[in-house]
Amino acid sequence: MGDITIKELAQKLNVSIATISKALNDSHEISAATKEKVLAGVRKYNYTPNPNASSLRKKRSNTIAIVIPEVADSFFSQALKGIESIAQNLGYHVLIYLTYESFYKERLILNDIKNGRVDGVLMSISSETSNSLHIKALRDRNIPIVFFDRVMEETETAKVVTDDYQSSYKATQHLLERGCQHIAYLSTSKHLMISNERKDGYLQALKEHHIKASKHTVVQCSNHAEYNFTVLQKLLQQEDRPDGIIASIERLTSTIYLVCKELGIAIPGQLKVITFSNLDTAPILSPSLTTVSQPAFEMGRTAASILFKALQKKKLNIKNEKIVIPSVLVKRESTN
Amino acid sequence: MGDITIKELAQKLNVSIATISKALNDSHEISAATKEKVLAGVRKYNYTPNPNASSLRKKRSNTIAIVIPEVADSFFSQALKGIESIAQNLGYHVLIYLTYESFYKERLILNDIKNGRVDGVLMSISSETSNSLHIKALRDRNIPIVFFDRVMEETETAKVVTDDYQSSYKATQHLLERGCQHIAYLSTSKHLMISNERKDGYLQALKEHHIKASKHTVVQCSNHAEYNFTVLQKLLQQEDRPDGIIASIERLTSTIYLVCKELGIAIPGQLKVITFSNLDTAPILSPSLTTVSQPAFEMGRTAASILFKALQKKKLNIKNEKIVIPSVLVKRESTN
DNA sequence: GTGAAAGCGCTAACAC
DNA sequence: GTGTTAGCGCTTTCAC
Repeated sequence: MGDITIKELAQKLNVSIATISKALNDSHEISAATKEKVLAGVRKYNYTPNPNASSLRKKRSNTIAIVIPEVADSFFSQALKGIESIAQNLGYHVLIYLTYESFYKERLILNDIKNGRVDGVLMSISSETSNSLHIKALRDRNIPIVFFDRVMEETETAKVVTDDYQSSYKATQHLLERGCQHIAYLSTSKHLMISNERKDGYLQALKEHHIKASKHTVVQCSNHAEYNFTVLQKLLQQEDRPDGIIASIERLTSTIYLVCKELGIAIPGQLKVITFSNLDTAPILSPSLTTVSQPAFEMGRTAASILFKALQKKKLNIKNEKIVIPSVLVKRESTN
Repeated sequence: MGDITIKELAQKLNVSIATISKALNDSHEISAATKEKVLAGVRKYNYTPNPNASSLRKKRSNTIAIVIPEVADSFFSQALKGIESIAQNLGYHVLIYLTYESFYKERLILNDIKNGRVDGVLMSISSETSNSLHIKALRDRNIPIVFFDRVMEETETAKVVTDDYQSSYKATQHLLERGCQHIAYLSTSKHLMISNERKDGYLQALKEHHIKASKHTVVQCSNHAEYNFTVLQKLLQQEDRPDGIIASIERLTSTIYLVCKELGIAIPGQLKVITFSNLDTAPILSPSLTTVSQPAFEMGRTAASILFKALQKKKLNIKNEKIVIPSVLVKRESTN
């Protein structure tokens, strides 16, 4: 048994294909009786319209793409959930693409979806991305894009972010209040807005507390666990080692804990730790972890809502605005 | 600037649309010179074929669907990564659908992709799913499906699983060797093969060690954290409470740890814990967690490979076989 | 080796 | 309120 087409269904029901099409799109030109008849036929013969034909003709695919660096990460998997739940409600389909933090892949992906495959894009840029030509190419094709978390500042569209500067400032302040004198900030990308905002919040708090510049320590980490392990080993082995750490990404948590274990550094006794993280195991870590928890699901939902609203209004120029959903500093044992 | 079509490109290059189509599909009927010319034009005018038109005509979409219960879960997010990485290499697109453990949603989703939207499906069934009519409907449309982890036993196709029975047996044995006398098994779904396999492995190990039936404790948990919390509270408050726990799903880990904290039960002193889990925070939990680690990424990769191989051969009847990729028991402090 | 033309399954404009 | 028909952008015979 293959697919039944609109033509075959029309023959069986003794109506024209136009009538079926209109009935299914709930056109008001069709009588209630006919609609009922068509619907019954659809059920009986198990008819589903071919989306390729429909998309080709309508010039809309009812599909969006979500382009993110990674998915095995609590922030992105939760955000994805927020997006998918809304898409499912509205009858949209979701294509997922992972960039693995590669600008090259990101470019290939956007190029691959620029022609009719999707109606819109939700995106969090890779840590390598610093130029937006590939994004412009999408918008030139009238494909709206909404950023979440890692945004492209220069692109004029909606950006759903959290209060990175503020929450990093507060996190730093929390460590200072706990008596830290030498706080290190672990960064990853130099390009990413969020990374820089977090760094700036950190630096601002230090300045306000008159921490001298020699105790401003920004450590550049990478995407490779082994490399990061070595870097942190070095950091925590030095004479003048930090007594507090703010990690700008979740993935660093394990590395920090493991290095401390290896070097016999007690958390929080000798080192207090805060991570930007959505790990739901944070409360049961050893010690439980103080986190800056980002509203991942909510950010996903919000970004998706904005995009879908624009798509449904065919208003493809999305207002250039920043929607800020605050993060929460959850204090736990690692900063006691 | 809108999309450039094959027709427009043909005019600019002074060739027919057929020539362009053939050149792009690398047909041998086209001369090298013409191919070069077409490719140059494609680059110059930034032409991308419209996938809807192409799919409609070719009757293949170069797209697969992945249908899973959940994504904010280390097993599924890692499996998704395995799948996506292969798909990206082969030029396939990946639609993601979450069932949220609902059979109803699962049915709607499969119904929605049965007509030309996808060439194949990778799936892990919901915990509610016990009948396979919706899956049969897909296969009647010649859409191949490969299961991974949570398989539909009765459907004749490839199934990529881990050695659930064996690994649960080993986990139980490990607890017995550690001196546990009363081991509880935390189950979720009654329908899921994996759940029953794991339960059977557990029971078999108990039998072989002549543990009397009153110490065989299978606890039915749910998808709701609050409910599970109550159930575990009750379990661990009873006079004759277990001294070992095997949790069949990752999500229960936090609940177990939190209940123990609340009740003042020491892990591993008073209760030893093993979870089927891929948490990469397992080593840094308090105490670090003994896990049955499933080869999630590998399972995703394998399932995807089988599906793509079938698609490329147009051999849509996939051999009914079970590919078993073993899990690993990683011993840590929680069972010391 | 290249081009003309039919047609994939649908929607929308227009006719009745 | 329903039907006829053109055509979305591509691929694939089939001529030449």
